[in-house]
Amino acid sequence: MTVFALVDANNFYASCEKLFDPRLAGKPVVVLSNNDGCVVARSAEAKALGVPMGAPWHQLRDLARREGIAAFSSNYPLYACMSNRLVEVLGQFCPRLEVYSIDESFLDLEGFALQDPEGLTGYGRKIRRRVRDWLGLHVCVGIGPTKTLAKLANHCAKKGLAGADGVCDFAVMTDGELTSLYHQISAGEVWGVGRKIAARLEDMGIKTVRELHDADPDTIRARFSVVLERTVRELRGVSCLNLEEMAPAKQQIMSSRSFGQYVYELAELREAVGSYMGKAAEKLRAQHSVAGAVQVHIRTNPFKPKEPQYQRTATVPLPSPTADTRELTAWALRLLDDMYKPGFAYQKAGVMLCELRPQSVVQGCLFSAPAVDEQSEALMRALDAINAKWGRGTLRSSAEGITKTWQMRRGNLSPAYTTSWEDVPCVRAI
DNA sequence: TCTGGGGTCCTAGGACCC
DNA sequence: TCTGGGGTCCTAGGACCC
Repeated sequence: MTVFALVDANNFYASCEKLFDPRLAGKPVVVLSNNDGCVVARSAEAKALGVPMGAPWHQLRDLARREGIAAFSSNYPLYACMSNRLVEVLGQFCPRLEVYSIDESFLDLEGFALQDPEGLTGYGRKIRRRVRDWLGLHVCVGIGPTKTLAKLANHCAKKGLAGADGVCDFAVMTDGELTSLYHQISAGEVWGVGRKIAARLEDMGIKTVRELHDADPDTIRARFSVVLERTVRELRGVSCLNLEEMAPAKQQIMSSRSFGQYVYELAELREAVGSYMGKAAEKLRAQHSVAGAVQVHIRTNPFKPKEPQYQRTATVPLPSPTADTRELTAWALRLLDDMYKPGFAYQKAGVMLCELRPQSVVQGCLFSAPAVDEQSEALMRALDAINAKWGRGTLRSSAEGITKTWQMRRGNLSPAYTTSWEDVPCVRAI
């Protein structure tokens, strides 16, 4: 019998911001998306004020002033560092662990019931306590026989359903208790059921988790897909989704950003595309892959339908796959030059590396130089090593430019408390 | 003034093959 | 009344997740 736990940090980004600034205790805090665009995380106090997830920040300015909401630009180095610490702590409780997102991990707890006199529920409480004591973060733990049920249990733990206090263990609940619990939760809360599918299910008379649980898997497969069929089976306790301890190599790598201000000139777009490619290529090499195709996209602001609109996406297959920033950048800029049209206010650009494959199994090309270019590989290794030691962008391609007027806005960035010596918090006796 | 970024998987439909 | 059957590959689009 499989047993999974899902451990999920509460209000993760907002909690990270609060951790290192005691003045924020008890205050509403929100974290904004790139470019300070919209709200991506809210503290409990901000949620209580009714700040919706995903709301454009400029629409909330008045409320924020009135209520004293503190807003932060996304500080990913800080969140990533805290995330790594969280995973480290969780790893002490369970070696079989899947890092599902920056603030969520699945644990395979099969065979762990004897680790605590109170069984897995007690083990879950122990996990919560240690994360709180060691990191200052609050997590909820959901336990169930499948990943989908562990996710659902985690939802119950967060909402305090079924008397849960941060830990919700479906395994210790009776069928009757589960049935009445499932009756209270709408189907849209289930992992894998988004807005569209929830609406279609409702048309079929399926509104609650209970009703989805009771639905006929074959009918669900016929009307939706094999994915939703698996969800139904998982709700019934049949484990269809395995723990993925090793993250599989990415099949595509994207890097794109909205600009801090509109961009009109080709020269500036070239800098942006060059920079994004620098970042994407670095990620590509980090997973020891090469790319077989390059895609570039540019667009104006779709939220301004009255302004002239233009958007293009173009892809080029490469003669031979590569991970060399110079080569990838050259192809990307060629695409950009072809699709650029003057006279538009560009708002966003991006690059995507596709047809990724392991560096070790590259197919040579009959007509060009050998696929493995040792000079290029050595150069890229040196580039990555220098940037790893001295910081990203220390050594970069000249295509990235110097001034970067198009860079995103980050008006209220908190210090890199845990990743930069200059920003380490100081405690002073008064 | 102002609206994120980065992924995955599945399906449908068309082209083409024997 | 009755228009073959079975496959692959590719692309676009849609849905989901955090």
